[in-house]
Amino acid sequence: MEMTQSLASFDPHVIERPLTTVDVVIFTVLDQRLHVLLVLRPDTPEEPFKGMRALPGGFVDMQKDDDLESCARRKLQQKTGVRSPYLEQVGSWGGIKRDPRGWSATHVYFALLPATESPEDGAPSSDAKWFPIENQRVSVNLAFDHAKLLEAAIQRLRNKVEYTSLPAYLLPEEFTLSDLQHMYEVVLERSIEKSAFRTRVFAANLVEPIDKVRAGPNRPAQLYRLSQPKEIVYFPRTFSPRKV
Amino acid sequence: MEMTQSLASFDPHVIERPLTTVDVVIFTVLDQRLHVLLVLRPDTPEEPFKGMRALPGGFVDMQKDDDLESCARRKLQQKTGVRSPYLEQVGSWGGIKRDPRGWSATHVYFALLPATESPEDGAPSSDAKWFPIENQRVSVNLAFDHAKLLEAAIQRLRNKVEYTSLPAYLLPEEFTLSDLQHMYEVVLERSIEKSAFRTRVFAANLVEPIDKVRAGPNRPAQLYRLSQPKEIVYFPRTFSPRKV
DNA sequence: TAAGTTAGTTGCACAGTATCACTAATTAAA
DNA sequence: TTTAATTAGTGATACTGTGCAACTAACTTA
Repeated sequence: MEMTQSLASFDPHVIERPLTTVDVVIFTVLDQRLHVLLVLRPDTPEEPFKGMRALPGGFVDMQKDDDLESCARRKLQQKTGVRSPYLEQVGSWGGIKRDPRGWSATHVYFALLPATESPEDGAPSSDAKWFPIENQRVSVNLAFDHAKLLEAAIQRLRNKVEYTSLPAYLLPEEFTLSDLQHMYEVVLERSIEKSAFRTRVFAANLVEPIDKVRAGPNRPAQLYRLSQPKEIVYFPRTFSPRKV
Repeated sequence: MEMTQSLASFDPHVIERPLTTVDVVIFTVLDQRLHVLLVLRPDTPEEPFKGMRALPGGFVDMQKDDDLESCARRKLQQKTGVRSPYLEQVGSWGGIKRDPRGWSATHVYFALLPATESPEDGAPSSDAKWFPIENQRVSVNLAFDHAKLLEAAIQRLRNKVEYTSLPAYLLPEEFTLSDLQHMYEVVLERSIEKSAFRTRVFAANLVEPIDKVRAGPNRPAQLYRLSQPKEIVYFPRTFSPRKV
């Protein structure tokens, strides 16, 4: 059926619509390294990029999903079993070229999971696996334009970590200041001055001490929790002068 | 035609797809105030929100538009005639509730126009008009969820102006430092220290002097242009300590 | 020539981080 | 039971960039 542009714009029922998906970049820190969860594309003739790795995601379900964010949360729980991690939209990418099945648009979110809640092998979804990130990349080839999406998510995460408390969401409820500092160092891939770090964290009232310490083979460390567990804290400056 | 979810996810040709639009928040500074370009919704029975004001935008055209950004640029040129202003994605919003015609998703961009390129009345699109922004809002009621989208765009702009050179895109090619400072003050809705401003701008190597001054009824001002016209510059700090 | 106005500079205070040297508390080894 | 090793935590000073305020500079108009 042929139609003119002006007609199309007045009848939304016959207007052409792009394929619409949501993809979630799920981060966690394992073995001192940032990792991302990737699933295996189904190995059926109907599906493009068979057998390759991809970001968890898929078509918006207009029955199940009230909005884009709940669609992202649904996909996140399918793959990890985790209900309410930190979740933030990165942006959207759409065009004629990114999916061989036609014009498509995807809405990309990123999530931060504490390592303790990261699914092990045999967890909720067994086609999902953690891949370490090195140099803004992952070592396998990704389906669609997911390499680009992943890179954008990493970029956003890194940028924001410079001046916010985001890495706290990579930790369990109780943690030491060294734990927290370590999350920053892993995400930023550089070391941070201990003294300046502590001053900054206390000045921002990011954490409060709890009545516990963590013992070990050396001096025990004070345990802390977030002062406002649901809110991101913004620092007045980035960690070191931002490289332009 | 009824179909199961699992079938649907394997046949993209029969999968249900949301209505997909792109909306553009076009900013300029007129009369010492930040303004947004708003269009009139068509006054036909088929269209929702008849006669109300809305952000310029509309359905993605899968024939004309290679990707989302070129769709945004097309709509921008339709309404303003301007070809290549600063353009940045704000994010995407989608859900069952935002359009009476059904599940829809919109991709929101914002653009910055120099006042000199702002269309006057009788310009390219005469249904478009500039509205001043006060308190993160505009004085008229907007169609759809456009008030929310506009607020998000303003928020993004304000935030980013604190630590980038974005306001430079609101000026013509040649400008004085007072002009530039004034753009910051208008967008941030607060005054900025002249001396600190100049130091910061020079330290970031944002501008370079040209061989001209602007005369007037008082001391002539040195004219400048951007050192790297196509790149945003990031400052090491926000202007005043960020209010948390 | 003086007043008014905007452009541009200088010097000091202050905030927040970098740097580095120090002290503290525990375990394991000597 | 002392000592070394290790990680936790503190303190003192320097440096960077902005806030603030007072100053000088260049032009027009009365």
